[in-house]
Amino acid sequence: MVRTRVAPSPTGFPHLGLVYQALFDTVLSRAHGGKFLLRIEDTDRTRFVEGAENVIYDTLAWVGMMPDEGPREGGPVAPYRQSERLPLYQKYAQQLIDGGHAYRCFCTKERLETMRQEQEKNHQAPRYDRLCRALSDDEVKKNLADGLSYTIRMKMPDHEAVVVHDPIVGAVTFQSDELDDQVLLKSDGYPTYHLAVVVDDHEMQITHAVRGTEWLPSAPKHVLLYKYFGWDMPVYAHIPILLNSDGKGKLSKRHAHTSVMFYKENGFLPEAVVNYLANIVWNHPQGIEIFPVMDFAHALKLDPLKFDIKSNGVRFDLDKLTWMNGEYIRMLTGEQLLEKLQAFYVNDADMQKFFKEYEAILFEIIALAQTRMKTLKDFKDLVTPAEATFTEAEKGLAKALSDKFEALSDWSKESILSAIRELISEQKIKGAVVYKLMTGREQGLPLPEVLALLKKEDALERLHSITQ
RNA sequence: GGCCCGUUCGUCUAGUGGCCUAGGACGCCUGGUUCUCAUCCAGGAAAUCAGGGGUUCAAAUCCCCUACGGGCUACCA
Repeated sequence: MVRTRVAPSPTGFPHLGLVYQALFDTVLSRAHGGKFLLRIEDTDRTRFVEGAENVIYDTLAWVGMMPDEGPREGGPVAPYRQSERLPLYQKYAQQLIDGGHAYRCFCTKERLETMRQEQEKNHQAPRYDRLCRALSDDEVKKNLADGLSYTIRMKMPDHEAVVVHDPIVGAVTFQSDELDDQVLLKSDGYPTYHLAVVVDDHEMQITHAVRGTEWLPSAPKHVLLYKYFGWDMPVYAHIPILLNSDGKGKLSKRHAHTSVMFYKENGFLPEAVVNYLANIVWNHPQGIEIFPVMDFAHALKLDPLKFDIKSNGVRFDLDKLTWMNGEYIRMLTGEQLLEKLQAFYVNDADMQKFFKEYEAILFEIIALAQTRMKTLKDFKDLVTPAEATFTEAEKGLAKALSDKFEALSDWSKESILSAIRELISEQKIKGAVVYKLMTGREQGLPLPEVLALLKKEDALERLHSITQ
């Protein structure tokens, strides 16, 4: 049974990376009839943001990646918030101490800080000097009796080669001598990521854990912990980091398009966002770029284990995503597009009024707009006139066009088009000018089609408003 | 500084020793269709495959070195 998990921290910011990771998890679990869980990693109380869990759920709901088990859904391995699992981590930390793989450290933050500064000054690798590792049982007992605050640190072995097996980069060997005596349990009783992830992935029977490559350097610590606990280690897949579009650093908050909300608010379709994410790390065997999300399962082979995706960071190219979004919009049926537009503009009073007023011709309008939209947000500009000022010459043209429209015996696409053509050739103007007269914009939905859908009086009224 | 991972058009990439005078996609440019703008169609510019050494009849592809980029190096995840 495949069990995957996404484990965000509730820090209030719905990062695109959450969707990116959940993509792997959901595809993997769905392809193998497994389960996808949400675990809230709220062990850093200084960064905790109230309500952030709701934002995480909103984000997952938007991209259609709701968990099978999680804090809201419940499940057989509850609770799903780490803050509610504290006794578990404490128990296992004690187990490590008893097994000789961890120890209590009574060093103050001040001592650690000055030590680190000293090391940096001497160009040494900053790391704990293992002072408390040498404490005798009696000394530990005395410190505990004195009520000294402590952390529990992992006892790194000497001269041991630790191999991390990753389905993307293969086997990576680390030397244990390079590893710091990592803090596993903080002085506030909360675990650090390293203890929590190992305990929870085991307790929750996770089979495949996907995380960013920024975790690869700490993976050997996790390998050792699994070994010390005597547990089978899940597959840890380290996926390439999303880089800023300038290639400098991880996709960060500084860039507006890091937030999932940016895409939702700017009229992107979640399917396109997800497709784009899959596409930048993987190439479809058929060479296509637009593909259903489940095709991505072909990249994640379990037997033999090999994630056939790229291994180094990718720049996030908003231009290409925008193009892809346009492609997705064009694939929609009229009904689907209308539904999405109405949902997108649900809080826009002007647009709600528009939908109501033109209800009878909405499908025709949408069909005309569909090839002209890259995002749902583009729709409003296409169907809403813009403010414009007109020159005397343009006012004259408005009068001329108005006269031509008046003279038409029938009000059809064909007759309107011929009237516009006549005006263009007689006045030697560009078609864009006619668009400006009618909509205030120099481009837009095809005029003969749109005007034919409306009443002749509406068109004349518009032109008269210009000439006055 | 140390340890990991990586390096093909501006960007995402194809490429697993000969089919590569390096293919595709986005973006950009030109033309066609046309009432505008898009869509669609046709075409174009754009990578001496990071650099240097090997190995080989043959290297973008294998090996080594260098450079560069990214990640990590917290009682943050």
